Amino acid sequence: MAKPEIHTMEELSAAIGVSRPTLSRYFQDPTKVSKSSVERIRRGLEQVEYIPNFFATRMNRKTTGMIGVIIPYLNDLFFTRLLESIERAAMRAGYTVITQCSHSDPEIEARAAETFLSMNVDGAVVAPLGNHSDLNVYERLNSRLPFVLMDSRPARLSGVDFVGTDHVQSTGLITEYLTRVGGPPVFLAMPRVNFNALEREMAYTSKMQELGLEPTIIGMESLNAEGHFEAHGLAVLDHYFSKGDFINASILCANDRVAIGALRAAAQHGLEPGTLRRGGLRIAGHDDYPLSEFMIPTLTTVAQNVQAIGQAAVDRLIEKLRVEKPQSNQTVQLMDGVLKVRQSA
Amino acid sequence: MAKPEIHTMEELSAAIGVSRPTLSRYFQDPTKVSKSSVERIRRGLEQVEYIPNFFATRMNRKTTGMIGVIIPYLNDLFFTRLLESIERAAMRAGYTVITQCSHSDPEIEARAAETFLSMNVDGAVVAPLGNHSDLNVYERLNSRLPFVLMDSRPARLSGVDFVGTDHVQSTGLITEYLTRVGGPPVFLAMPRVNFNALEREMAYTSKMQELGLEPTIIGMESLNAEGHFEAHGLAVLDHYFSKGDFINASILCANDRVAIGALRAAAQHGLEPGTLRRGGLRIAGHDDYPLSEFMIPTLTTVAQNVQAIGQAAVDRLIEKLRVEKPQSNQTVQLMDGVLKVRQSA
DNA sequence: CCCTATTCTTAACACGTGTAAAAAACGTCT
DNA sequence: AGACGTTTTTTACACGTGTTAAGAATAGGG
Repeated sequence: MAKPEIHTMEELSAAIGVSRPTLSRYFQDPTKVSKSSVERIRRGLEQVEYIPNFFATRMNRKTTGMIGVIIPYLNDLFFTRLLESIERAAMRAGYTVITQCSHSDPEIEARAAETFLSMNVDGAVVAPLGNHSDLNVYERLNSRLPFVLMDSRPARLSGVDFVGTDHVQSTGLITEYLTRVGGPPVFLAMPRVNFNALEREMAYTSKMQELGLEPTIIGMESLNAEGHFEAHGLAVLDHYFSKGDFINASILCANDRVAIGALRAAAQHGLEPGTLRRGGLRIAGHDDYPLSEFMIPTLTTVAQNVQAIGQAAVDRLIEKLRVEKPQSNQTVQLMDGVLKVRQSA
Repeated sequence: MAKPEIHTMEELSAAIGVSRPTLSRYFQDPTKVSKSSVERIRRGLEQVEYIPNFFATRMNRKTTGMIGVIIPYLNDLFFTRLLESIERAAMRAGYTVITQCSHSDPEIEARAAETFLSMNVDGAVVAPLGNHSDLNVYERLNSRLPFVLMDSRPARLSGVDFVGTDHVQSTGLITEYLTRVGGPPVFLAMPRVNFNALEREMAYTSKMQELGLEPTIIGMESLNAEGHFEAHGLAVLDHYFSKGDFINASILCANDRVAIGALRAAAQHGLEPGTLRRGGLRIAGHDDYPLSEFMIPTLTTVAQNVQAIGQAAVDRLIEKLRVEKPQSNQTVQLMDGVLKVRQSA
């Protein structure tokens, strides 16, 4: 049990009788060392307690094998799913992921970016914060590292790679579905915490106009930026339902979390949203939040292909990693949303 | 815009005419340097682009200012809330948090622990994986670092600090409430992904016995360890409701996510759980999952004080950090749960 | 103006590992 | 036995910053 603790490769070298450079090569890639040495080292390591120093190993390598990921907040299963798919993809590719959460604070986001630069990460993937973000941060990262933005794309930022959902397609898809199967939807906006909020609004509007219908957007009045989407959806619709407004409407919510609040508002007013009674209240969302299929009624929505987005972001990053000087013409990958018809609309 | 990029302190020293050791001290603590020098350095830094190398700075310090956190999975808002409170507490105390997610895999958990040791983190906080975890990992960390376990406590592990909820109290509280207000509850178990699953089961059983009632535990048959709690609750109760079993029961679910699945099962069978009709179906959970208050009906539950647990874990860690050789008599902090009476029970 | 206390610079070594070049050891083949 | 190719050891320097000890510069006080 009480293996002797060895703190440096030099000591280890002395302890098991293999030269330090050979040990160094062994830890980086055992196949670069002859079988007899590998065996000798392996046996030696069983006798002692030794862990290579992380900092010392990374300091001199041209590549650190780490990629940095920033997500805006943790208390949202969409981002945790995204993060998970990124971690898995990165792990498969042999990279270590360093995650930082900006907690909705541009200052923390900027600090996280500096940390990545200071750690010499090989590349960075960022899900932007939103309007509050300092675009300089992204430009800075992009100019110094292989860099990919995901999920949400700043309008006035150019030359940066992006992977996300095609909101024109996804929002258009469900807008069209709602219109076709029941009445044309009104759009329950979400707090403008990121650029997708606006993109979906605009996608809704243009699809409605394309269909020759009048777009109606509600929920702009109570935009608490705290990310309490459910409370937002509940508050807005409770307000309208109290006045008898929209009780027979098709309501397209900017995302599923808002829709969950909307379902709650309906319940509080004795309304039963669903596609069963034609002409009645219907509620739909966007994202296919993991809990949506368990809601009552189950929530009709458009699924984002989170898995593919994460994988594509990592793939693109690694692609940029491999080339020396990235001529990098900008790449924008937009994934299609998939309609999930359930009970609520 | 195009500030000259400076890569070492030496270069910086030459560029702004301040000696390297002074710069070193400046970056560690500006107050250790005279005002005039601070001003000179500050002005200099505005002219050039320089970021201290993270690895080089950490390598020689006795303290790295980092604490490692391991959580079992990401796709659960309970753990993300816990993680968030830890990050905030650590940030307030001036520490950098390195987060690793074990993705329900003991091997990844063990690797994460090695990474922490190799990075010389000042301390580590871990939410254990469960029965599959290798206890040696925790003992190893505990013997080499200031170390605190949280949320869930391995039964056969001794001498390790712990912060979590007192499940005897919390589960007892809601068991008693359910018994008092309606019928005595049956317990819908959750997959044994961690030690809390068992603790809650046992707490339920002993409280029932204390009340002179017969404990009934269901849901042991379909324990998929994948952490799909909602699907588990739904599958188990769908099965029973189909046979007409438990349709008028009080059902205490091992956690809120299971309860969300239970609510869904009730809905599918036309059942309306709630406290309104005495003697009818009632469903309750545990944890106060962020979405519970938006469920239909709103979910009665016991809230864990996530905020306090995270803060206490960090506080205890820092306490251990400060003393040289921790005599450390073991500390176990158990927080009380708080009853949240809502509509479902 | 000088004296003393503070702060800085200089010079040097340290941290633990990566890496390269040259010399040595080893194995295999003729 | 000799020659050759592979692998290892030896030796040395590198990475960027922490840290220390000595001496030099500076500031404040008389």
